Amino acid sequence: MQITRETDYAIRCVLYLTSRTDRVVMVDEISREMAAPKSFLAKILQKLVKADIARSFRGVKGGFQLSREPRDITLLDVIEAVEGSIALNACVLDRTACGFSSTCAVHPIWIGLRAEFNELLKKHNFADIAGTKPSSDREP
Amino acid sequence: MQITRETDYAIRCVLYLTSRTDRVVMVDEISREMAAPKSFLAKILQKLVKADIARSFRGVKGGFQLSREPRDITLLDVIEAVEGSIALNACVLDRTACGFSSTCAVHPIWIGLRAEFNELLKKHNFADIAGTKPSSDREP
DNA sequence: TAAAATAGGAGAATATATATCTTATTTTCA
DNA sequence: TGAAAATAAGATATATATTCTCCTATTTTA
Repeated sequence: MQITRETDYAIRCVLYLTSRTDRVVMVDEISREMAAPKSFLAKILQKLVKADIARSFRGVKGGFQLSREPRDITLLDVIEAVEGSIALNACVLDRTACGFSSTCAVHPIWIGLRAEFNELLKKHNFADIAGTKPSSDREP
Repeated sequence: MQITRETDYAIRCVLYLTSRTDRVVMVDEISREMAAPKSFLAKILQKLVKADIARSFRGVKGGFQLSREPRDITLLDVIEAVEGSIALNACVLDRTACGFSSTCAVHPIWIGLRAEFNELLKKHNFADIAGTKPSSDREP
């Protein structure tokens, strides 16, 4: 029921790139700034590239850069780039995952929840997130 | 990003008990009907008892029964009974989980999403779910 | 008091998440 | 043109969490 640490790194990574759109940034720098293991982050960045969220440049002076406007990158985009399509229950993405699904009363609920949840995630883009003031929320 | 199989069993288990509120049901029967391993299910039922979703009776003629009206048991109740408080990111439940949270622009988003998501789950109670017609949805 | 059920702890087996390492490829620039 | 600096990609190791089983204790019925 949680995003993985990989996804968390990916989000912070996109957040960092959002703050550095003026130039190309090396994995090493993101790794340092976002406290994420370099080679793991490199893998994650490859997924972001495949999802057309970032673009990469090889060789000396290489690195990464967002390939879209922060405003056009949503939380859902980044989560799906890393984890693939998301759903609360495997049967939503693959009916063969559960022999019951054709008669299961919960199945349609999962379908509906997935749609609603995806909508929630789509509402948050990285321009907005980067503009958010550091939290003054107190709980927990 | 998914509920665990344990949670899935728990939900199907409550769904089965919802259809048999007139009597006490043995683990063996639920296990058979819901295709869940018996001893695993026994553990899950203990969690449901602790959460005051089911009550148990020991000894010959023992078994389980819902301890509340199906209408008063929500999806959120069952998920939390099994998984504990849920949140998309560990930092929402435990700020020490991430050194960044006090300055992190994503943190408040997680907090908000958690609240919205919990609301979605609260909307579904087991009287409604049990009343749902078997899905005629076609995807996937 | 024997049989049938749940309670609870410990632990084994399996799967997934989290990294790391190595080699290949690309690009820059002296 | 070749050395250095960067990403790309595959293989593999390590850690953690999930899933499931087993054993013993306790409770209840007849």
